[in-house]
Amino acid sequence: MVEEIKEEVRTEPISFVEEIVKNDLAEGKNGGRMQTRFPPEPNGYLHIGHAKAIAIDFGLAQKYGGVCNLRMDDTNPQKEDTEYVEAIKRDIEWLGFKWGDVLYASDYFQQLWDLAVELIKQGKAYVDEQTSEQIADQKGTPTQPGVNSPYRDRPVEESLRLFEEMNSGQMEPGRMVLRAKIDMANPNMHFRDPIMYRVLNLPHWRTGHKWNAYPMYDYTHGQCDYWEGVTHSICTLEFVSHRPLYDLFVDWAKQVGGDDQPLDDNRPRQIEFNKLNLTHILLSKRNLLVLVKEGVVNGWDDPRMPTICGFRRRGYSPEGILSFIDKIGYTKFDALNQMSLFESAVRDDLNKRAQRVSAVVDPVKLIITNFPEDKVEVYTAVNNPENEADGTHEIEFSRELWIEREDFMEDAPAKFFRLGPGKEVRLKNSYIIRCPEENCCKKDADGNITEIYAELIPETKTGEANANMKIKGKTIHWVSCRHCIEAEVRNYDRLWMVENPRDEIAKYSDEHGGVKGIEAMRPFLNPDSLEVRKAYVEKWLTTRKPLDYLQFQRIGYYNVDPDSTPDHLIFNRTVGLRDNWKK
RNA sequence: UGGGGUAUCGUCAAGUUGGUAAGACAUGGGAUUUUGAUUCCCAUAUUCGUUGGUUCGAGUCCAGCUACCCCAACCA
Repeated sequence: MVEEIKEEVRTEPISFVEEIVKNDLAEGKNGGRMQTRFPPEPNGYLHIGHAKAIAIDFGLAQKYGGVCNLRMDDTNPQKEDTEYVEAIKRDIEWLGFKWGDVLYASDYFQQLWDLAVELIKQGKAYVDEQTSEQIADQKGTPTQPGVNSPYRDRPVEESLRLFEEMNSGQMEPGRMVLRAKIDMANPNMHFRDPIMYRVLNLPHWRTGHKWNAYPMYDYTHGQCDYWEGVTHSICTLEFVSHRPLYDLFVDWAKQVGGDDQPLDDNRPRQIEFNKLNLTHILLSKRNLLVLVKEGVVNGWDDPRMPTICGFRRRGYSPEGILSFIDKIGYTKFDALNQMSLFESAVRDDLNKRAQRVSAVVDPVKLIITNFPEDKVEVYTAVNNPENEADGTHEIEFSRELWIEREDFMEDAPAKFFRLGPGKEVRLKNSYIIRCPEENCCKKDADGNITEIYAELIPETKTGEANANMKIKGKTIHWVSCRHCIEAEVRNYDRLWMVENPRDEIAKYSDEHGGVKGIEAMRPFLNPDSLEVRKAYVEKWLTTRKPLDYLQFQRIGYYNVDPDSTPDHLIFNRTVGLRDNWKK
């Protein structure tokens, strides 16, 4: 009987965003060109949410032969600083992406200004002198139409003069704004005469004192995309309602530029996807700042922070992070992804690249009673069974060893396959050993075990006569007391005890008279998110470099902290190993 | 008393001319294992927010309803 072999060619599903790009290309839009941009505002550090945007902005450009530029969205000098630009670049590079050019929204300030002047001349924009409060009042509400500003129909010449004045440096901030004349009754709030320019009177870190009036995001983004040749302007869902305005401003820019056919071609197309959400983490920049300022964490790159630099220091690999992002996909569904999926993606990648070592995190002494006191044996340990090319290193064995306290139990449950009276285990890379039935350990006055005794069974090492001896016990790890070194181990746990800290904090704030900041956060913070402990590790670890990926066998994935030195080793727990031995 | 967006397993997510519910994580069971890791098997939605309708046949079409998210910053 020959089974009919059905060769099902299942193509990898692609996201709706990619679908759009693919179709546009197939239809020959934009002359068959494809271009994206990643547009961070340089006012803080990138976080895992940005990584999702980076992955699609750069990823799609790469896949479809386009270019992705890095464009700093620097239209608000109040909040931005050059120090963030370098950090942003470093993070993108670390994730493994390359940009075409580094561009700045501020590069377009003159063009934006000229366009605004032209729009005023065409009666499409006017200078409003109302206060911020007045403008807010007459804007209406989502259910009530707004009313026109008394300045809406002022003479063009007047607006032109005032617009110049706004930029003179002589006008106090907030005094006037330039508004687009659209429709104060439009159900889309963004169409109710949006503000195009405001007076800030602040020097800009790139343009210095040249400008005093600065363009708003909505008046900037689309035109920059258009002038730059961006074909697909990918962003997150909260910008959906901005899209009609984005399109309108691009139309106007096209017309003023002489292309008065607002065609569905040769123009950027905004596409919105769902932003990343993960259980037990918080991504709002404002709240992250509170954590740093209040000293809840030790800076932006604290391994508990969801920033890219925090993740890097934590030991998550770029490949693991990107694999996770690929798994959750890009949709329009407001998803809350489970941390377990992220951890599984990270473990999967780390399993391939982490160097296996022995580290005893909660040590208790084990004495091999039938091994001579002055004798030392040296074994070869495989660095990574998943990748032979990673080679081997040497480890020393002697009479006194450190093993994990939890690997010994006097009164153990039936399924405990480790050390105890009369029990046998394999010492990783070494002998099978056996504890005596009687007097297998020594205790102090409080009943704490201070020493465990066992004897090795001869000829049980790899390749020796009894190597294949069947025992009930598992294999445990160890380090030689005389040869190991002390290290600092930082075990990180989730910062937040609740699945959705953002919602919980908001709820708590509402229920407690609107308390803000750290007070609203504290009830949900995990007091044990960092456990620092002393551990005994094998000597080979002094040869490892900062950020190297490690696996403490049977414990978890760790990496070398940037502050680690051979004299003072510091390891961060990235994520524990999966543990199916639940109590 | 507005506009826009979204609803498929515990969590994500495929499902593109309507043809009889992919996959991943999680979970449970088993095999292999000098990491109770890895790897490998097996199980896991008579059902697609809800109610009706069209149809021989609907997650896919139509109508109503419900829930959640975004928009009233001179932030991006």
